[in-house]
Amino acid sequence: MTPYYTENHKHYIAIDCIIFGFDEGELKILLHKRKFEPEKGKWSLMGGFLQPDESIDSAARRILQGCSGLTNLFMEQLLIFGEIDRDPGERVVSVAYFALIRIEDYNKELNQGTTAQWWPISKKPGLIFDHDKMVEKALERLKVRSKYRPIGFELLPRKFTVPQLQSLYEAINQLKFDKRNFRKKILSMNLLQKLDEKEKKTSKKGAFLYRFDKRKYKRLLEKGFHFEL
Amino acid sequence: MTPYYTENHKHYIAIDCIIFGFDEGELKILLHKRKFEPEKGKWSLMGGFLQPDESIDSAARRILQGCSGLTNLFMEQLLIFGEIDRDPGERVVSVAYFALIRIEDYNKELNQGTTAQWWPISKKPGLIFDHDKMVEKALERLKVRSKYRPIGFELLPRKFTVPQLQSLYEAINQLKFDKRNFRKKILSMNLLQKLDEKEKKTSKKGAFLYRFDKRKYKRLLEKGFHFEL
DNA sequence: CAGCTTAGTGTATGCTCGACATAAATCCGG
DNA sequence: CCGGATTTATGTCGAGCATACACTAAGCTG
Repeated sequence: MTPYYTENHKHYIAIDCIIFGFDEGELKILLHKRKFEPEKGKWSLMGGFLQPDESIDSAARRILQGCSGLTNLFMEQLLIFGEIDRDPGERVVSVAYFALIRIEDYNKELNQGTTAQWWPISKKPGLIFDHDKMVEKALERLKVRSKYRPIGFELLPRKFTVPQLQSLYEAINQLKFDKRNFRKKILSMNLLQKLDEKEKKTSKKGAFLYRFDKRKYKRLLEKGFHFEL
Repeated sequence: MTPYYTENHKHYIAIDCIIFGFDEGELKILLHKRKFEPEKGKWSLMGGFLQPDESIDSAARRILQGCSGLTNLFMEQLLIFGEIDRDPGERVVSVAYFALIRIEDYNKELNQGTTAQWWPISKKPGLIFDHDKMVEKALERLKVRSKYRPIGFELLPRKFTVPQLQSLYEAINQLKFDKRNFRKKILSMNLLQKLDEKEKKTSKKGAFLYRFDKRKYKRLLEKGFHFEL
């Protein structure tokens, strides 16, 4: 309890999570209706307050686990939002995190009782406070990260087809890519294991399933390999 | 004063700035000796506490102006460091900013009376708390940013030579580049105005001075131009 | 069995990146 | 005054990479 510190003010610190999923060819985010004033009942990111007995990263993990039932998600600090009046109720500074979920895993955890809901990015409602700005920043970050790091796989089922992967990248970048070039590029990295099974839901012909080889990626990383798509 | 908020705890929020400069062919950072306990007298980043009447960005600007005398510096939020015990005195969460200064401007502001000192990155002393980690993250960010955005110019005098610019990029990346290729690349963007003056301090022959054309860059940006070096 | 839908494949071209050597200007010292 | 040293400045060639592009295969449906 050093005197110097006590001359200063303390602040509420919130954590807000932008949680992305991918389903039916669309990029989605998880939102819920705020449970208390101000702005009670309006759509909001999943969030909570920093507690004294946890680091900021642990707080984010706690919140993510609370709303998804899942642990070990991909998660990354985005930015801290610190405008004085961003929360009309009180001065609250908020640390935004962005996280990626496999929607299939989320469904398995039976989070149906919660008020949380997946919204396609393109149709999401307006959010409280500065949460829309947070989502915008998270989308930018997702674009950059997915280009230079193999994080797209965190959004797909563990077994996925090349066309599925391509459609994910198209959703993230809001662009269409050439089939042949996309395939060539991703397969040339030798990071996908081709399986013997086929996915037959979306096509009569069926597409081969692949799995992302995390171990191989880590080995290559150490040798100076640089993912880029 | 909403009841919900008051169930939660408040925290001290500090701002710490990693301030880069470039001089004598070396990348440098501005450090000072901490003025109070704990760790009084040890080397530390320039920092301060968030006040109730300022946003986080304003706090960073206030601190930067306080220690450099300069306003309008390039500045960007880096990350928030929130481990529980990062500050042994009290729980303090710290928002790290990285900033770029033209050392010539700094010197003009006569900051000689302060305890602040420029340290070449390669020779800097060990810092308090997690400040070394902050510097490391800032260096990574500087590398990425300088590659994809024209921020190197914030570290050089307004008029600079191509060899000076190259030496800056070499210092940031700890690599040597080919003279001809470097020149070709940077000049091909048409963002440098060649002046009629020559810089004669470092060479007998003298090198032409250039100026970065900020207006042109902004115009190009709007047309979808993408800086890359 | 005809038609539809999606998966899967190869090549040719242009362009960018990287490697590389020599001449010009000026200063200094002998 | 001349030779040597230092730093600036400049162009070309080849290789590898990214891009554009069209047809066949498989299997379901009516």
